Parts: sequence; structure tokens; C-alpha cells
Amino acid sequence: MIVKTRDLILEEALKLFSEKGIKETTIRDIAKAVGITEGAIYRHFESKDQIVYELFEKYSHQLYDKVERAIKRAKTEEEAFKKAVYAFLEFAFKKPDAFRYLNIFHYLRGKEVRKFKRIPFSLLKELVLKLHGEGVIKVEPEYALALVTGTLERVFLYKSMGIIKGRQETVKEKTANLLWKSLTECSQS
Amino acid sequence: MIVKTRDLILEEALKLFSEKGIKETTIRDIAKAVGITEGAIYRHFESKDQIVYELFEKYSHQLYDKVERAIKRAKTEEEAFKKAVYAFLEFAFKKPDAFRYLNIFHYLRGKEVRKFKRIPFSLLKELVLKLHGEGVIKVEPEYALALVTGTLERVFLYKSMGIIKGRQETVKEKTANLLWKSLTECSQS
Amino acid sequence: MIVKTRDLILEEALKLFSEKGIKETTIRDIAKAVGITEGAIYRHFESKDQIVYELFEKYSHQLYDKVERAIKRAKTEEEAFKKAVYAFLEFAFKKPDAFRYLNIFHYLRGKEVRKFKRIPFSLLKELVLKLHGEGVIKVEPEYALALVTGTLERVFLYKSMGIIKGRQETVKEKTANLLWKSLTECSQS
Amino acid sequence: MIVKTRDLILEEALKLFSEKGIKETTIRDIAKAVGITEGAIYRHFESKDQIVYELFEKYSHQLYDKVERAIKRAKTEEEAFKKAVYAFLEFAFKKPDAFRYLNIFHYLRGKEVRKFKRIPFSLLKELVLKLHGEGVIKVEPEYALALVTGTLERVFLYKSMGIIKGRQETVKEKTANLLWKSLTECSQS
DNA sequence: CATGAATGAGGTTTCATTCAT
DNA sequence: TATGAATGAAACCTCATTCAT
Repeated sequence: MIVKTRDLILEEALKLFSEKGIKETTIRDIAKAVGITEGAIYRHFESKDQIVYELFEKYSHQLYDKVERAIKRAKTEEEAFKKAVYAFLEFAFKKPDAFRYLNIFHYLRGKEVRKFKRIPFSLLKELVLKLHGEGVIKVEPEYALALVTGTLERVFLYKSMGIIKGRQETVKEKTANLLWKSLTECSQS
Repeated sequence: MIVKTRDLILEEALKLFSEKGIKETTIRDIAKAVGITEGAIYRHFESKDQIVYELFEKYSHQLYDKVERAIKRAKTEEEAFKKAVYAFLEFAFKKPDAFRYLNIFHYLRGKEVRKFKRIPFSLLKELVLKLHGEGVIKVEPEYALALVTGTLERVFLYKSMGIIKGRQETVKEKTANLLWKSLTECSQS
Repeated sequence: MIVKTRDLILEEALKLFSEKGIKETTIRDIAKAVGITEGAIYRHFESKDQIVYELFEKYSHQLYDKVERAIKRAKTEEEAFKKAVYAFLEFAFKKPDAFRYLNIFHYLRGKEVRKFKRIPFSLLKELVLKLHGEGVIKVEPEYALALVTGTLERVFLYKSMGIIKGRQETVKEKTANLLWKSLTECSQS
Repeated sequence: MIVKTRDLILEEALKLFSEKGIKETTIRDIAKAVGITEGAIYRHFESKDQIVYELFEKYSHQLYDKVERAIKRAKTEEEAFKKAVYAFLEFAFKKPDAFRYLNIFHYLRGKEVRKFKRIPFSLLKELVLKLHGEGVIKVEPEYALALVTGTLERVFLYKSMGIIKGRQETVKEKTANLLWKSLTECSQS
């Protein structure tokens, strides 16, 4: 399988960005990782920022599509929610660099996120709002959202740090159950 | 009231770091914000890194002490947990820059966190472990921790972004209740 | 003949270091002398110190090899000694900047000299010790060494200041004779 | 005995200059060594350069006077020469920092030396010229001078490095004898 | 006399980007 | 497409010197 330089650049940039941070990674670092020289990068990308944006868009879309499909396929609301959680964690476990990168990007360049469409977060938001509208989720939707997104991020983090152990499948299930029950069984009076 | 330059530097650095990121903030930015020249910074700090570390240590300790006191004063376990949550959010609302900075530091320089003592996170960890050991929290402690820390961070984030509305007191209460119920009422089968 | 930038940098740095001193010479000075910008220097050298060390090593080795060859080729002890003196002065006259630089480096960063191998001084030391062991040199070897190295340095200095005049060949001969006679004919009672 | 701040500054500056070099020593280093602050230095000296010059002048004069007296007191020419050598080494052993500093200054700011009067070197020069004129020294005076000054510097250096051992008195005598014999007994044909 | 904060110029180094080859 | 030297702006930091106190 022939891998194109352009994709290699994206791949190595992702690794480095997620490890060291965006500003902390230089074009030279990326070039060295790919095995080319600095100038060559500019044959494929106009600027470092373009790499940064393209990576965000690429993986943002991937995750969005994955989650969207998961929700659409589900037959019940509970299934939709849990499948969405599964999709998030599955993505995170399969592409930890990408997931970490999405979080870093959000954290440091949050304001620029609006430029992009198909943000995974918005899918969760819609889902939670819908479930709340239907009375399935009793917790106020803003809090529900905070609970879900915050927990997802941390579960991934703790899993990759070794704090949370166990098989990925198990972690996904446990997290989905925990979140579902938290949102549906608990009244937030 | 005379404000010392040293403190002004820390103050402005905190603001800028939490807004733009650490690497993204230059010594010149800080100097300009304070109203002095770059060289003057170095009369008060040996390096940019020293500012970075000192800020983390300072606010890490503040939050730690606040949470510790909250836990110690409580009479029941439920009170201890909720007061701890209160303390976190109270700190976050009063010093949003500091809270945001602590999170940024954790995210980007997580490996260096070990150098520091009195990390607020460790207090939460102890508390959750204890409550789990006593059977009060039924959720596995690692997941409980992920749920608590993740939600806390997001609630703060959504509040500061205007997604979550309402008085701070209300937000604190609602979050504490939500978390307590999630951990105690829900069985994570 | 294409001259490479890297060599040009070394060349100009040597000139400047030997004229003004190491610390007194800035990267900008060197860049200007070469006709490039400061940043360009760092494509060829990691730091100013690397230039400093590389220059020392380069010329230290050159001189060492020259002296070593001179000694090895000689048939008698007198010839060995005189040829060594010749080699020193020949090098000093041909590459006065380099010779001056070696002295400056020794003077100011003497402690770092140990890191390097093939120090010309050590050859002289061995030679003098050997000649003393064989009874050819009557003067105590430490004093002999002081006399030889000190005189060599000064002869070069006075020649380049115009205090000592005459053809280089003559200076070399006169110095060699003077030193040989001083060490062999004079009893140091 | 009350030591004045001004003298303390000179004293500590001398130590530091001779240890680390002139440019390498900062006003702050000196101030710290004295136990005062940077600003205070400027109560006593107009600039760093003034300290540099004053130190050179001070010790240059001291050595000059010492050597001059030694020469004047002598009854024979041999005594004059040897006493001059004694004076040099005595000064060097008693005030190694000062002697080292004089050499550093010569090395790095040789061109500025002309501004100063009573340079010890000139006394040696006169003496050697006179002795040569009288036929006592057979070696050409320029070479003689190189031999004497070079050897003196190196003997001091090797003594302070521990290469040359023995009591100071012995070193002085041996050096004086060696130099005298080298210059008078050896014909430099 | 002394302090020590501040300045301002200049030092070393980094790095995204360009460009001749 | 790729190279890698070079640019130029800007980063961090140093330090002689000044100055209000």
C-alpha cells in the first residue's frame, strides 16, 4: 500500500501535536518524523495552521459521522444514547492521538471551533435536548451535557493513564451504563 | 494599597496564560500588560518557567486548602462530598482564570504535575476511595472520579461560556446534588 | 572553488575570536563577516559554544599532528626537539589567528581543555620528559616545559607585534637554537 | 581596621575577573561578592570599565615599583636581573589574582595597554637592552625578552596549577638561575 | 551612601516561511 | 516533488546603567 506524503505529514503532525502540543511542535519536528525536509511540507500545505485546521476538521468529521451513524441506527432512545457513548469511546480508544488532539484544540483554540461544522459536541447536545424534551432525561440538559462530555473525556484520560483498567469493551459498557443511569434515574432536585 | 510588581506580573500572566495558553503568551505580552519592560520581569522571576510553576503551585495550593478545609469541617459523608464540590466550584467561579489555568497546566504539562504536592485532585481521589470503601458510593471509584472531575470542569466551562445559566449558588447546589445522586443512587451494573 | 558557508563561518569566527576575544564576539559579528543573517548560523552550528569548541578541536588537532609528525621523522633527539619547535612556530606563523585562538582558549577556558584529546602541549611534555630521562636536558622538566612553551608563545607574539623582526625561517631557527641550548647547556643548580 | 567599600569592590572584582574573565563577570556578581547592591557600585565607580582600568593601573604600578626598586637596589648586573625575576614571581605568588589579571588584560585588551605608564614589561625591556648593550647577555634582546617574560608567566601558571612544585623561594631561585644562565651562558648562533 | 526596581540595548536562539537548485 | 540554505521576525534572556526612594 502506497502511503502518500501528504497523509504521512498529517499522521506525524497528529502524533506530535497530541504529545507535545501544537505550538510546541515545529515544522522541523514534523518533517523529521516523516523523513523529509522542511521545505517539502510546503508542497503539501500552505502553512502550519492549515495542518492544524485540517487535522481538526478531519477527525472532527470522522467522530461526528461515527456518532451520527450510531444514533441513527439505534431503535430505542436508550440505545441511541449508549451507542453514542460507545462511538465516542471507541473512537478515543482506536485513535487516542486524534481524540486527544480534538480536546487540545478545543481547549486552546476554542473560539475558532465555531468556524467548523459537524462538531461532535453538537450531536450530543441535540440528543440530550431531545431526550430531555421527551422526559427521558430528568436532569437539566445543560448539566446533562456537562456530565456526559466531561465524563467521557476523563474516562478516556484515566484509561490512557492506566488509572482505569480493564478491557476497552468493558470500559465502554460501564461508562455508558453509568451515564445513562445518572441521567435517567436521578432526579436533580 | 500598594500592589507589588511581582504580584502584578503573576496576575497578568495568569490572565494571559488562561486566555491564550502558556506557550502562546510571551514575556513581552506579560510585560506590556503590567506596564513594564521585558527585562524588568527578570528582576522578579528567573525565567518564564518559574512564573508558570509558581502560578500552578500557588493556585493548586489555594484550591487544595479550600477543599481540605471543606471536607474536614463536614459532619456527614454526604456533607463532605458536597462541600468539596462546592469548594471546587466556588474557587472556579471566584477565580476563573486560575481554575482554567490549573486545567490547562494539567492538560499540557501533566507529566510535570508529579513534582508538586497538594494536588486538589488527590483530595477528591481519597474522598471517593473512602466513600467507596464504606459502601456509600456504589460506582467503581475510578469511574466515580472520572465522573466527578470531568463534570466539575465542564460545569465551570459551560457556565463561563454561558451555556449553563443561573446564580452561582444554584449551579453549585445543582451540581453537587447531581453528582451525589449519580454516585450513590445509581448502581453501575 | 566553492567555499561552503560552514567553513566560512568557522573562518570568520576564528578571526574575530582571536582579535576581540570569544565573549566579545557576537553571533551577529560573525554573521555580518560571513555576509549572512544570524539565524543562518544555526543551520550549521547548534550554538555559539559549538563553534568555539569545534575551532579549538580543529586547530588543536592540526597543530598536534604537525608536531607529532615532526618528532617522529627526526633521527636524533636534538633534531626532534628542534623540529617540534619549528612545527609550533611554523603553524603560528602560517595560521596566526588559530595559534592566538588556541592560546586564548587555554587562558580563559583552561578547565575545559581536559575534555579534548591530542593537545599539542602534551606532546611537548612527553618529549621534554623523555629528554630529561635520558639526561639530555639537565633542567628540571617542569621548568624546561615552562621555558619552552612560554618562550614559544612570546616569540610568536613579539613577531606578530613587530618587536621581533626578521624572516620567519630565521626566527624559527634562532628560537630553536636558543631553547635547545638553554635546556642542554645550562645546569640549573 | 576599617575596610572601605571602594577597596572591597576592587578586591572582589579582581578575584572574579581573574577567575572568570572580565566580560564574564557582571556588576551584579561583584556587588553580591561585596555584599552590596548593584546601584551602590556606581557610588564608587563611574562604570565597569573604570574598575577594569583602575585595577590594571593599580597592580601594574605595584609590580612596576616593586621591580624598579629591586633593580635599583642591586649592586651587580646579575643581581639586578635576578632580583627583578624575584620581584615578578614574588608578586605573582603573593597576589596571584592580580598577576593573572594583568596577563588577562594584556591578552584581551593589549591595544589599550599603551595608554598606561609604568608597565612592568618596559622595565624588563630596559634591563635586557642594557645588559645586552654591555655584552652580558649574548642572546639578541628581543629573544631574551621573549624568553624571560614567557617563562615567568608559565612558571607562575604551572606553579598555580600544581605542575611545578616546591617552596616559593625555591621556585624563584631556580627560575632566576635558569633564566640568567640561559641568557648569559648560551650563545645563540 | 545604599537600595533595588526599572530601562533599553543587545545577546543567543528559535522557527515559520521562502527560494534557488 | 524535494532539498536545505537562508531570511526575518520574534522569542527568551542578560546586563550595564539610571533613578526614585
